[in-house]
Amino acid sequence: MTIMKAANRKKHLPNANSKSEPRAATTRKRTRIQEQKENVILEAALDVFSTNGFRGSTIDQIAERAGLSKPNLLYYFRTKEAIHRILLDRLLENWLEPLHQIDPDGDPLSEIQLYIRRKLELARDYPRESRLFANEILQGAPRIGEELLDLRTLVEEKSKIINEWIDQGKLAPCDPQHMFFSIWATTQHYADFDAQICVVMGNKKATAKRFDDAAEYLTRLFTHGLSVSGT
Amino acid sequence: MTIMKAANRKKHLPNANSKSEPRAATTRKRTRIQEQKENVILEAALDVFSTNGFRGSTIDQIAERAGLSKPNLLYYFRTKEAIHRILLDRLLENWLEPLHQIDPDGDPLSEIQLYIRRKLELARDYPRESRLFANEILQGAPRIGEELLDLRTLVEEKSKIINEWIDQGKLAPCDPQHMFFSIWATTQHYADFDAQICVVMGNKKATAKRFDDAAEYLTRLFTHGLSVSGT
DNA sequence: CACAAATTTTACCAACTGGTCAAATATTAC
DNA sequence: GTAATATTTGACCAGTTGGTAAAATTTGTG
Repeated sequence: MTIMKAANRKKHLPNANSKSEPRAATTRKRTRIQEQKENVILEAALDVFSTNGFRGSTIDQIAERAGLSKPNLLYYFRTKEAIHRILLDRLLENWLEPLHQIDPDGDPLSEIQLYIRRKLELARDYPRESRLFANEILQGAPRIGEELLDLRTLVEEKSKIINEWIDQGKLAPCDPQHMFFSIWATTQHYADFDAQICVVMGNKKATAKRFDDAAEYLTRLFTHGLSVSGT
Repeated sequence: MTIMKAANRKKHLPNANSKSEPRAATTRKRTRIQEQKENVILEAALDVFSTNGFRGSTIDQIAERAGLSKPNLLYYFRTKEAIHRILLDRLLENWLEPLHQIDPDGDPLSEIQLYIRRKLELARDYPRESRLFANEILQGAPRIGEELLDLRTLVEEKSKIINEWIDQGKLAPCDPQHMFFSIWATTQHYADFDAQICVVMGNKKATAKRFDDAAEYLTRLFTHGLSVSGT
């Protein structure tokens, strides 16, 4: 199933009905079948979109993987873009979650270590979502652009906390934005560049072990890299 | 023009003639026009491929940007894949260059700092190449797979150096592979996730300044993160 | 200039793609 | 069971896409 653990922080777009809603949802009540098939489709679409990108994916591919005919799929989602959009929306929510969880009252280094671990877990457990996101950003965020503004305000908010920690001498002075960039980059790299990593590591190590090693290495890197002791 | 500074380290594939060579190259001598137009096409293709991915790009788009008709473009390159392949080959060479330059006899931390700076410069000066590569890897490296093995042997070679430095107590103990991953991730991130970075940073800072800040932050992070002092 | 070779254009095609429509079938509520 | 509703299917379509063929044009060479 798709990741939907955290409570919705944001109401869905008000105009969602007109464009993103499946044709099937013209009635008030949602059928069991409806709910079920929609999930199957979104699952299949995540598979296909994450490995082929938006334009590289075809409705037929998604339909086939979902075990449906193309017109049948289009009965549940009006367009290819509608499916993509929903996936991006869901993913973004969960992607932001670890950032929300950074606690202003916690111990600075511990909070950052925890943040890294959480991001790494997302990359390990939801690599398709990570790649879907990477694909979208790589191509200039043509379909997610607006929603990304949430990220901006959130980063601003959390950057203030980091800066306070720095002012209190609890963290080495650094630009919080670049700190976040480096954490995102290093953690998501394990999902997004998996193909490269497999080549370099000879594909011999199990994924779990690889992520444990990564966690250890990154924890060390950021702990020593950001602690005041070395200033 | 495309980046072609370093001498060819590897001879091109022997079977390159049959598939990648332009139809125009049936004769021994290359015309001035041929050379010229091929470059124009590759330039245009880099633009298009790097922003739309392989499948998301059309020959028409490339032809239009190159100021040629589609059949005319196909006179120089037999297929869309041939163009893509050549771009990937060229890019990989230059991408590996900084890794080659790591000097076993240099000062460990300085060498790593230098490596980071070089990678960051590539990301700044050749973002399209970085995105082209990212696109390819993201989608499972379907068209570059084999060539990536060069990377593997090179990383193995340089990992030995890193391990020696660690054994000599000149560097904090860490897994060299993960170290390389983190350097690739953090530097290339600035090219690949530019769209996201622009949103978060409000697009206000000039690119040059952004990269200077990144260099400063990353140098600090890795210097303190990898120096023995903090073990 | 004249001839051959290289380049460019015009017209074209078969496969694919996103999406529609109406008819057929299955499900649900009464 | 039956009518209303929801789901599924098959046939279809217009636009796009990668690529071809041959004629027309340009360019280089003697």
